Amino acid sequence: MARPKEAILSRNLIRDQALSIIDEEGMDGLTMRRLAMRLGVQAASLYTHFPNKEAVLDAIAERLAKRIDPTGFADSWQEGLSTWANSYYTAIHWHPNAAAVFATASRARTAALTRANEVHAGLLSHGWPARQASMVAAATGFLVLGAAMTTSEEDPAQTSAWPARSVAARGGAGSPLDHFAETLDRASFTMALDSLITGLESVHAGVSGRQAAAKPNR
Amino acid sequence: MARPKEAILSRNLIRDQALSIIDEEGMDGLTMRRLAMRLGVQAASLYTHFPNKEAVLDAIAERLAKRIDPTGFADSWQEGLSTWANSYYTAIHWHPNAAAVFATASRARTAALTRANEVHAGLLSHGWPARQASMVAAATGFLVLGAAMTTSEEDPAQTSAWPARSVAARGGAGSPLDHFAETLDRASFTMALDSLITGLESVHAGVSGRQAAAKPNR
DNA sequence: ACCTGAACACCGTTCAAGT
DNA sequence: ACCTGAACACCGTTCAAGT
Repeated sequence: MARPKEAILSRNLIRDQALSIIDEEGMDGLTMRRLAMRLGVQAASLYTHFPNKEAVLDAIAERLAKRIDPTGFADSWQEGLSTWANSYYTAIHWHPNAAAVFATASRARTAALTRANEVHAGLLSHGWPARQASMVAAATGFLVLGAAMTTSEEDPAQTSAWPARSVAARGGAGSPLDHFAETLDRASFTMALDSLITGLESVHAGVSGRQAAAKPNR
Repeated sequence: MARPKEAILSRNLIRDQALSIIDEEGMDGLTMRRLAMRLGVQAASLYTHFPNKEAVLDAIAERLAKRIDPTGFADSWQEGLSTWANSYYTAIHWHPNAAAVFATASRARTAALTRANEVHAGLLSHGWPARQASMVAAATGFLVLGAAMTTSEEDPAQTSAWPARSVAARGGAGSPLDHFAETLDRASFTMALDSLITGLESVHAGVSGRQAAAKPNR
């Protein structure tokens, strides 16, 4: 029995198991051999579904990026940017050990993952010139990525247990069990994002003037 | 001749050669065996000077951190923060392939590397409360790290040649040979940092009030 | 103390072979 | 098409042995 009637592997199965390993054992814990063993299969079998290990990481990054929300630009660019950044941060931060996946990602892939195009369009619609819009999106992305990466460096034992706690179990307001570092990180990120947006309002005022006639500013 | 009269290896020699490899071939190019070969030595010899590979990366991070300047807080916290962030960014960005060293670094090590203590003290001296000072330092650090990491993902061939160009050869104003992406990244970082500081001024005004009596604010 | 040579326990990936 | 078993070319690290 070299193979059952139906395929026992699939891209999604492999990708999810790989993410579980990263959550539980960190980035170093993910090897093709262990991934295969967890799936009850030989390492070579994985190469039927993925060309190489990096492609597995690509798939994980793609999945995490699904939670990013670039659609908040209806009312104001401030709200759109805030929604985007927070969803981006949360998406990565939910799997702290996987943050390095984004760090290793190519520039092109990162751009796609962050939904940079939608964000850019959202900024344009509120009077940001094209070049400045790119810079604003990049600047916000820097902040999110740096925050998510720094936060991911905690006690490995704690970190691995982190994703196990479900959203429902924790309650929206955050449980008192969260360590101090976690709340400080979140608070620092929130403060940084709020301050960045406040500061960008000055830039926006100085740069969107020419378009004020065609499209009323606020 | 199992060994010459004097030791041919030293911690500094190993560390510098390791950084050269990272600059030229990227993080994956650094293996203990290749590092040893470049030094004309067997891999096992390296373990006389470093307990393991991670310790070599520690030494590299420590060296890069030497260029970080946390001493600009004499006149204002804005200038101090700006000096710190820019020197921090430049230190990492000069060795783009080594940026991942900081991403992998433990939280404790990162804190030490960024000279967080000096920065924290500088913020305190200008009226920031302790907790807010931590958040400001963390927020700025997020931005620097995210910017440095994102910038590091370029065409590998270009990137490897990058550190070879000396500061003097490029001129202070930046040469026209810099690719567009590079200038956009720098500009985005500068915009982000300026905006962040501008936004933080509002926070500072709202939070340093109680200390205004004891220490005149501006 | 410092370096060598050989080994151990791993890696990612390939490939002929089976179904 | 999908999976196996064995192999190839690597890793980081250890350790007895030499000087």
